[in-house]
Amino acid sequence: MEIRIPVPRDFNYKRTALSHGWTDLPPFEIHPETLTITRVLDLDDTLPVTVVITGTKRAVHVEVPRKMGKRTSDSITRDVRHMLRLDDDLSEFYSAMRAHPEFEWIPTAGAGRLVRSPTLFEDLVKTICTTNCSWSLTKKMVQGLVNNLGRESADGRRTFPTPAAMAAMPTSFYVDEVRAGYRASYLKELAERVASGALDVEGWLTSELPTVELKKEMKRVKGVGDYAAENLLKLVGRYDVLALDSWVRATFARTRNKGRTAPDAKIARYYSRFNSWRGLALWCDMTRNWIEND
DNA sequence: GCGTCCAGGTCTACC
DNA sequence: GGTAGACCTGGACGC
Repeated sequence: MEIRIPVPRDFNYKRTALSHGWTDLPPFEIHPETLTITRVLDLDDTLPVTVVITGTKRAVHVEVPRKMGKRTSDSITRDVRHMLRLDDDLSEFYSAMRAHPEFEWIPTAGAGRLVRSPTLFEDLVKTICTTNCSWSLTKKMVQGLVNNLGRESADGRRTFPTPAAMAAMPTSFYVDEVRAGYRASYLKELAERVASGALDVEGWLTSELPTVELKKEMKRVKGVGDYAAENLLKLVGRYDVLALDSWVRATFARTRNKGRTAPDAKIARYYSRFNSWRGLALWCDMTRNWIEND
């Protein structure tokens, strides 16, 4: 069966699907040419389901392999809306970008929706797995988690593991199977805290704390430093942070600083004119060339 | 084949 | 509050 989800007028499926590396990490898969996103979704009280997502200017289409009841169908719709940021109101952001000729392309292209996972727990684990390593190692670690601990859907693909599934494994599993190295104890501790209810990471999505305070709370998780916390803040819809990492610094140097390394303060100054939207303006600016002719 | 460097950083000890 | 050094892994690179 197919679920059709209407999208905002400024939505760009291609820009969203390729907004950052997340769709390249399991249990997401993205087809390099058609940009079809395949994703395994965990359903509470039934077998996980593999959905295939495509998009146009008017709607997102979700192909589901079997007939679903209304409750399940609603759950899938909710997850897809969440992942593709369909409920994000970017009108203020686009208005701010139109005031700067070099950034006008952003509202024109409909850029700025950063793909996220169905749960912030998944985003948090994946973010820890991106730190201090190559992208290929990040993929290897995430693949290890999904292959070993994910629930299987009918087509053999697997979900991202739940906190409980991860908490049940010993630290040695994260060292030997996931190849997480020094991150192993961080992942184990995080899963235990979330599974026990001691830490409510999903609550960060709707937290009313000021960004500075929320960032402090995020950094209480072992393995989460400035970059990781600020990356997560973007995924909960807060863009008054930059999330500078080595790739952003190198890209800024190449595209905005004549090839010379720029101090973080200079990068911050450059985007400060965008105030509460500076993090999103930076990310769109750095990734503009990921897509041509959109 | 081997050693070194470093990648989508963070933690701890120390000042 | 700021900083140096350690930390897992694995691919790229130079020799």
